[in-house]
Formats: sequence, C-alpha cells, structure tokens
Amino acid sequence: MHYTRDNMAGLLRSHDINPTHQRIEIAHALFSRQEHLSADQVMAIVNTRHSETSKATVYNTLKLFLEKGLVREVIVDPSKVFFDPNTSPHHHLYEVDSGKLSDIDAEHVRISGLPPMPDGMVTEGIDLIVRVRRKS
Amino acid sequence: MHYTRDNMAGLLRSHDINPTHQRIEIAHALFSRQEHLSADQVMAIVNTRHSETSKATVYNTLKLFLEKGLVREVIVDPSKVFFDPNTSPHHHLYEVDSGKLSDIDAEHVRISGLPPMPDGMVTEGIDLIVRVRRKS
DNA sequence: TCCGGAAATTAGACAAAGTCCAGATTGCTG
DNA sequence: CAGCAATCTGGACTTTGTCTAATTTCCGGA
Repeated sequence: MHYTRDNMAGLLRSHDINPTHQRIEIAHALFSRQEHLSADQVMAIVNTRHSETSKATVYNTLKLFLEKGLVREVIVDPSKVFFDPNTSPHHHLYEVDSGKLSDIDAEHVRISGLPPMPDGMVTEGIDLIVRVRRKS
Repeated sequence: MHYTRDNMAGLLRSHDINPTHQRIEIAHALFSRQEHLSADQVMAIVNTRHSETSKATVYNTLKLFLEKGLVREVIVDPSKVFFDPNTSPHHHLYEVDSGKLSDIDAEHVRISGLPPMPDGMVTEGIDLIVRVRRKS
C-alpha cells in the first residue's frame, strides 16, 4: 500500500474527517512514513519548503485524528507525546538512550492474570512498553 | 512498616544517598503516603507550613532518587511525570478522567510471547499500563 | 454570481513542567 | 577556625502544548 496525498482524502473521509489541505498534509506526513512522530516533527515536515501550517492547526489536527481513531497516542517520553499511524493492536519498544520507538506486534504476545476492572469502569486500552538500553 | 522521618535517613543511606534535611522531607512525603506523586505535588507537600525547599532541589532530588533506584518513574500522563515509591515489580491502572493512578501487583500477571531484544540491548523495564475510563 | 454563515486556520499571547546557572549555605576535616 | 566539596537556592530560561480573537475558506441557496 502506497500512501499518496490523493489516498489521504479518502482515508480522512472514511474516518468522518473533512479533508482540508492542511489535514491531508499532516496525514500524509504520518502515513507515508509509517513512523511515530511528535507534534514538533510533524510541524517540521509539513513546513519544510514554505511555512504552510500553523502550530495551532498541527495540534488541533492531531487531536482530531486521535478522537476519530485515525492515530494513536504513545506516551513514553516524559517530554513529548508521539503519534502513531498504526492503530492495529500492538505494543512498543522504546530505546531509552536514542529515543527510538518501534512496534511490537501484539499477535503473539499474551497478557494474562490481570485483575478485574473497578466497578463502572471500562478499559480504554492496554499499553505495554518495553524499555531497553544499550548494553554498556 | 511505619515510615517516620527517622527511618528515612537509614533508607537514604542504604541507597547511597547523603541524607540531608531536604532529602529526608522529600523521601518522607513519598514513603509515608505510599502514593504516586508528581514533582509539583511533592513540592506542595514539603512546603505546606513554610517554604522550605526550592523547586530546583525537588527536581534534583527526585532525579537522584530515580538514579539510585529508590523510586520509579511512571509516565502515563503527557503533562507530568509521577514518582512511585513502590519499586517492587508491579503495573499500573490509570483512570483517564480522574487522573488517579493505582498499582497492579505483578505477581499474578504473566506476559508471554515477547520477541527477543535487539542485539546489544538490555531490558531496562517493562511498563504495563491499563487505561480505564468511567462507563458513560 | 453574490451573500451569509459555519468550519477551519492563523499569529501570537499565555501556561505549566522542567532545566540551568551562578552565587550562597552547609557541613565536614584537618 | 579555615578550606573545600557537596548541596541548596532564586530566578531566568526553554519547551511543549493551550487558548483566543480575528481572518480565511468553503459551500449552499437566491
């Protein structure tokens, strides 16, 4: 699958998002790379040539994508949030010293023995993060 | 076990930390409560009566405790880091709307099927966070 | 085509968490 | 008591993210 700008409009529409120019650019930045990007990185990518999209729009758009289930939020670094275009079930491997973040397919991972949820609560998600460090 | 200020000096020493007045107060704030606290909360607790400890010291001290393995860092909220006086193996339950964070004993939880670590890497820790939300 | 309103975007002010630094304090140790 | 290293401090600064009021864009109907 190739993620072109043209594809993006359809992808956005299918998630009930009005495909504007800026939203297409931001979606394209995330999906064409298939990488975890911070808001800052998205801004930098989208505005490489000329300044095209404002900070407010980048933040608004990422939050919108999140609400509509187009991307996931990954919280591993205390200083910034990453956005993940992969919404299929998976976990994360975080290399502490380099900051590199990669996926672990959830297919073969099994988590058992979790206690029942507190009353009146529903699980929103289970995040599993494996933190690794370069052997010294 | 009762965590008095007097105990704290020994606890700090046993972790190779010089027990100063400020460090004892900060350790006491965390251990007497056995709760997850943010740097801000620690500051507020330590400075309830008179202002006694500066922001810089609170941050420096928490980082020192972290390095020495006296506390753990819990990253669940994109806006602030929590510090956890419980260093025994356990996971976390995070109530998204209230921000309440509680422990899940690791004893009965089993995680299997994780892929091997990348070459030259060692696991620093595995964080499992169950995010829950009030049923609406 | 023109008009009006709703949705989207924008710049820039603002807020909050955390870092940094240069100077002051503390607490040994001789 | 002097000297020295460790610690602490206020405050300036940085970074991530939010907010707001003003503008721009888009679109449907007359």
